[in-house]
Amino acid sequence: MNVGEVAALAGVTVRTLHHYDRIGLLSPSGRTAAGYRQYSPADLDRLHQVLLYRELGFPLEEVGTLLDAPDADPEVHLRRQHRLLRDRLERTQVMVAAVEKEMEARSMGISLTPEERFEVFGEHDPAEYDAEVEERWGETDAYARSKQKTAAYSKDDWVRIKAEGADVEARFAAALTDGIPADSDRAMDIAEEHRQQINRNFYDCPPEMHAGLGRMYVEDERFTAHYEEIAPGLAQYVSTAVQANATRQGA
Amino acid sequence: MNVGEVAALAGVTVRTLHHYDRIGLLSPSGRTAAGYRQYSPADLDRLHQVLLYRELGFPLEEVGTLLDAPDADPEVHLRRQHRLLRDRLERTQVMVAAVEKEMEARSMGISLTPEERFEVFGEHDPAEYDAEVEERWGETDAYARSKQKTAAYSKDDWVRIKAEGADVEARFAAALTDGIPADSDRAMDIAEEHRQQINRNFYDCPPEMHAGLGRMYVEDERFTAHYEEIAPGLAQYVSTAVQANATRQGA
DNA sequence: CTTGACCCTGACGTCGCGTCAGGGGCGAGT
DNA sequence: ACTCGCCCCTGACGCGACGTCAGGGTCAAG
Repeated sequence: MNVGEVAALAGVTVRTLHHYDRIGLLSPSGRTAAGYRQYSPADLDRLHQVLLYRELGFPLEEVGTLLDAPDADPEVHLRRQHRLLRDRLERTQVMVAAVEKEMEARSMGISLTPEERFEVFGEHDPAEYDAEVEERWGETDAYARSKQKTAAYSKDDWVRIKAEGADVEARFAAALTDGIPADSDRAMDIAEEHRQQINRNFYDCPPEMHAGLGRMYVEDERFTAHYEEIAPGLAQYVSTAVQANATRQGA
Repeated sequence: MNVGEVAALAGVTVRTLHHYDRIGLLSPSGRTAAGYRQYSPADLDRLHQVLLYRELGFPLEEVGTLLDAPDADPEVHLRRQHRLLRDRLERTQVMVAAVEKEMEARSMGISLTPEERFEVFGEHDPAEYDAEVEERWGETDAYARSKQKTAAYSKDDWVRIKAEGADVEARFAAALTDGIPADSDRAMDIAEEHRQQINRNFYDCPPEMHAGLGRMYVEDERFTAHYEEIAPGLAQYVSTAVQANATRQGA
């Protein structure tokens, strides 16, 4: 792909890609004889990461060091991005609440103090993330290290994990063919095991997030196909069970 | 207040305030004999608005024109900010979902297409707001005009609105002293009327937002005081009724 | 009457591009 | 073979929103 196509796909300008090339943040993996930039799928992957970090407010130079860090596999980035996005979500919710509070205050004739109104603008530098992350994750580094093993999974580990996953899926399929309702205790128990498996082997997955995944299983054909391949109706079944379990777990 | 204090309060640097002064976005209303900038409470108000719009991604020049528009009273800004913040909330939720989707895809060995991954980065320019707002509000301008009357409320209007508010509050108080439960139909009906009143007279208030206000009535002493002045226990009572009604309305 | 914390006004630097300017490459039609 | 229109290239300057000195005045405390 040449610049124009990539730019259109990613929703950025050609100039931006030129810029990223010149500062060494994202250099296309090839050039044509005429000097045209040629972007590979791997380049697109990297661009995607760049844009995510940029959206999160990181300066481009820091994005580069993050992406070029040798110990940072894609999963590390995904987890970090997930955490930062959730932080942002929280911050935005606080701001929404603040604005609603002020609207209501105005209509009731109450006026707020300056301190109150400015406290929304607390700290939210992405730069502070460095220190923050090392404090937060430094404390729970047992957890961090257990998670970082993901990158170091051996072939045996992967075999075991795949087997675990297949086992849960088989039990879902069995429950389905047995005619057990998807919101029954038995189905929800399997769903909970599914969640724990993700927790152990991949990433932190609270019930709420698990419910989101459940919805995705029927909304996205890719995941639907994965389950329908095992048994027809399984995608919907797993989806329902997972969401029911999330509700049961108090999400 | 002089620059340093304002900067500390608002969480910006002194240089930023200097900058806003020089470009005419926020000039302090006074100077001391020695030339020190003196900020009034009104200046702080304006700074607050500036920072909100800035946070939302508006270029400073546009912030200036927005704030200096003669037909734009504070309520207009609040409504606009509320809308923009909700948009942002939605966008962030979409991005969170996208990252979760990718984490799950990776752990299941599914890979996503580039198109899929980039579609998150759709349009989100604050610049497009201009055109957008005139289209959206142009269509429903009956609604817009009915809302803009807020700024043009006459003294009689205000008297009527205050009376309506007092009426609802009195009926809440009566229900409370009658020993009617706050989550009963009668209390919820009054709550719904409260919501409709806000809708008619002030701003668009869907059930979900109304529930948020309900929580605030007990969390914020300012609002608590307003209700407790009428009858002891009324803040908690209204809060519960409003939230119960929101659930009933399907929030 | 000095010290240290705060204030002032230039003025230049930085980051992430936008925006020309000047020139070459390439497939379609004539 | 030529040209038209669209895409690509490389400088190079501009801009918005400040950061960061430099050089100097102010003000309350000791």
